[in-house]
Amino acid sequence: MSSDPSGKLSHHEDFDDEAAFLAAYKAQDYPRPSVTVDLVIFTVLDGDLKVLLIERGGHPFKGWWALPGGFVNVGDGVKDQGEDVEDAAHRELEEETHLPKGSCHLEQLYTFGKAYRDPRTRVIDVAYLALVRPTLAPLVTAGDDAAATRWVSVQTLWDNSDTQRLAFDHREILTMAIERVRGKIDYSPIAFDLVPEAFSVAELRSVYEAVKGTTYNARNFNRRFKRMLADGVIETTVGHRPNPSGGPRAHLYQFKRAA
Amino acid sequence: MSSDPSGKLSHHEDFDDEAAFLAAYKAQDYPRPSVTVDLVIFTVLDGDLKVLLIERGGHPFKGWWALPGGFVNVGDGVKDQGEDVEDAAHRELEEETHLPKGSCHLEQLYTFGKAYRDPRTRVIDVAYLALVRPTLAPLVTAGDDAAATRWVSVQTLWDNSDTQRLAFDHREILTMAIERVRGKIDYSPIAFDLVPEAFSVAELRSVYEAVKGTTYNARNFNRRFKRMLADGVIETTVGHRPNPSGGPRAHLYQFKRAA
DNA sequence: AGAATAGTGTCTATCAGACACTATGCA
DNA sequence: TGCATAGTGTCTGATAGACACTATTCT
Repeated sequence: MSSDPSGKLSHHEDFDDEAAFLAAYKAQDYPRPSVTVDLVIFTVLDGDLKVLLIERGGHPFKGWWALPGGFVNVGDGVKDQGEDVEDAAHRELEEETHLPKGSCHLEQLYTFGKAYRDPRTRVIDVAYLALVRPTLAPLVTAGDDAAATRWVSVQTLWDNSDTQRLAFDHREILTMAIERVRGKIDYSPIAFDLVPEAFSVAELRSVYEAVKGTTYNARNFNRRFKRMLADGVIETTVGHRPNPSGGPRAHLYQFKRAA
Repeated sequence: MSSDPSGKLSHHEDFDDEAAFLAAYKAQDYPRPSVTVDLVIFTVLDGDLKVLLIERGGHPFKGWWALPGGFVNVGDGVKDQGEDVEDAAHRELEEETHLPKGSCHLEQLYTFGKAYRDPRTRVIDVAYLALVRPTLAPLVTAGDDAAATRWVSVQTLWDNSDTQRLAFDHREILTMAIERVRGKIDYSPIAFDLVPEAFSVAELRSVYEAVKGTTYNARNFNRRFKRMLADGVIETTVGHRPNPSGGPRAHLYQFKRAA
């Protein structure tokens, strides 16, 4: 438990017995599964929810689209237990996007553990959900494994039934990621991770509309926005957003991390 | 992908290549982690949220309280990939409670994958959340591994700082389970899995109060209840609940599964 | 000037919080 | 009869939906 700051072991009465036990402990002879992390990386570009997909270069599912991901490093499992699963997700996120560390929201989504979900061997996959600001999205470059990387519109993916061309159970993972972000946008500040650092009311509304797939009444959205402003969730910032089609320029705001 | 009903493989162009690849595939030589499932099993008894804990009989954390759980059977990993992680959770739930199959709500909670969370070897734990009706809770008997099993009040667990006596990272898991059920009770019908099949308005309210740790205005709760009745979420059923302190007997209702 | 967008006034329906109230059935 | 509980009437404030409206700035 060296990674546990609470130091529970030191509270244990018969620590000596336990130490002796640990020394004698032999890793189970049970077969073990491989464990991977997969990433559902979303952004919103042009009012459209997009997901980062790679084209698989090798078997199985060669040439199919897939979510980026990789194996969790578990060290030798005894003296070196390797990296936290969450750290593996962070690592893969950086490797796939080459974006600066900590610039994206990342959270665990769900663990997909069906037998035979990978035809090669037993693989249990911990899926993560990442959100990339539209200002960062164009900077994303292909991962180190040189596979083709592409921002794909979720809408057109479904319209063209291209989800049938997603490798493994990645269609199911993507579906759950969409549900997660749709549900969570209503009661948590994840929308602020899908707009530029400084954003206008309309830009924030556009994110809500892209994610939920519905239109929002502009009047009511402005009211909710004002309330967040009054509650200190967001604050005004300098500058204006130029209006491409003529008209007043929109004020800019930013999310207030420390409420 | 034999467990995948969509038959994706048959859509694959170069299936023969893939079959050949699969035949030649050799399981990775990377070390692999053990994968376990742990269960946070809740019930509400006497207006109190309770969790099922076992007392550990062996090292490590011998004599400490812990969440019930066990290893996921992954077969030999190639020809036999073993059981789904979710099936493992169902199996453990039955083994620990001896309750009839399908009598409890069960959902995945979160995957705990920190290195060194188990001092013996690298263990990645998929935690599940289960809800047991108060009518079934007294029927729960100790698991096959003969460890002492007990319904422990979450409130008194925290009041007495007994959470420090929870093995591994089970305090963290329990905390997340409480947050999950507290958050989810507002927008999903999980409360109906914590009352008898036939329940009164006050009984349902008592579950909300036990889970959220606050009191609910009876008038407003009745109104929400009436709305659910009108929406067909619940329906009236026969019988009344006798009033222990004299007074009118409460009507009984039941959750309408097929809306 | 015309057009598209930013942002506001305001009416209405819905729902939560709060308080008072009636009805019931056992001691 | 007393009393704790089941269940209702109703006022008030907060919020969402809808529609009309003014203000701004580029072409």
